[in-house]
Parts: sequence; C-alpha cells; structure tokens
Amino acid sequence: MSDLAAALDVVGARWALLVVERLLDGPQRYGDLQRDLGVPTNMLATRLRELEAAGVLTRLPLRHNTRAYALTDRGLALREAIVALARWGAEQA
Amino acid sequence: MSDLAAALDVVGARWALLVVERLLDGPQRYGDLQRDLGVPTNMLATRLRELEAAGVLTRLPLRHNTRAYALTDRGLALREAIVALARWGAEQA
DNA sequence: GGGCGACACTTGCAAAATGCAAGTGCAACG
DNA sequence: CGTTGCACTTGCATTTTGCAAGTGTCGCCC
Repeated sequence: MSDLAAALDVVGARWALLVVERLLDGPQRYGDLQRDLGVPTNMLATRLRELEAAGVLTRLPLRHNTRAYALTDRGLALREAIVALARWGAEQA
Repeated sequence: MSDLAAALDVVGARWALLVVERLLDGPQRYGDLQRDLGVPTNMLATRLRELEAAGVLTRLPLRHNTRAYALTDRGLALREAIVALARWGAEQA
C-alpha cells in the first residue's frame, strides 16, 4: 500500500479532514464541531472514535460530563496537507 | 462552504486522489490504472468521469479504441497536496 | 470473412457507509 | 424532583462502494 493510501486509510473518510481542520484552531467540544461543520451526530461520534484510535486526536476531560477534542502531534502534522488541499480548493473559484 | 470542503467535493471520494497520484507520473490507460491501483472497474469509470467533468483530467485519444488519461493544469496543481498527505502517511510506519 | 483476444467500459445486485430523526444517560440547576 | 444542556446512541432509509459477469468495438489471424 502506498503512503498516500495509508494516509487516506486514516483521514480519507468523509468529514475526517474537516474535523481535523476545525481542531487546528484549538480544542473544540462535540457540540461546537457539530454546529460548525453541520456533520450528522452519529458520523461525528464515529469519526472522533476512529481518529482517537488512530492517534490523531485525544479527549480532554472538562467539567462533569463535558470534554474537548484536541489534536495530538500526529494530528497537528496534518496542517501542511490540509493547507495545501484548501489552497487548491480556493483556486477553483 | 470552506475551501477544504470545496476541494474534498472534487477529490474527496474514494480512489480519486489515488488516481490523480498515479497520473502525476504521466498519462495512463484505463487498464493500467485498474491493475496498478486495484480499484474496481465501475468505480474507476465513475471517478474518471467525475474528475474529467471537474477539469482535473482529460482523455487523450490513442490508436483505434484506446485512450489515455492525463492531468490538466488543475490536476497537476494537486501535486503539493498529494505529496504532503503521502509524507504524513509515511510517518505512520 | 468469421472467430479470437485486447481494451474500455456497463450492468445487476449485495454489502457497507452515510444521513436523518428520535431517544438515552448523566450531572448541575432551580 | 423536574428541567435543561451536553454528549452521545439507536433504528431505519438512502447512497456509495464492491464484486462478478456481460457488452461493444476494433484489429489480427487463418
């Protein structure tokens, strides 16, 4: 499997890169991600589980039953790729 | 819609970026893409149609009933993003 | 000129991913 | 002790993906 295929195995699923992009601005809570991205709640829960298992993000416990999601170093390392893709997307206008 | 979401609308589907990556080495024929990538034939046909419609690649007619697929300038502009993603994928080893 | 193989697909259907809407559990607040 | 906010889960419809087999066209060979 190529390096690109390996990357897509982790962040190639729908919404995955958008979630990571949102977290580049700092830790976010579940409800914030949901509202900002417009992602279906079950998909968001699934992606967060997968991305956590892949070591891309971690859960930060906050008060009582709330938590925030934050990128790990591996997640932060996606910044370059995300910026490059977003720049390409911007050129389509 | 964010720039990243716009990009993913075009190249976010399964196999799309892998097809583009393969074409970065130069024009390829249908059968070559199929064998090299291991992509199901109906998916390949669908992706090639979509990527052509999006202006990412074009068909080059060859002899009789054969053709090759080549990246347009817009397709070539994906090189940076693909390299960045592949590099990230390689770091997972 | 009829059969054969290569090439580029299409078609039919099963399996998996995605999306929508409603429901669950739990802690704090009043 | 009922209500509210948050973080999910669950059930089911829709869409996407995948597998396998079939179609059409052209050139080649006998």
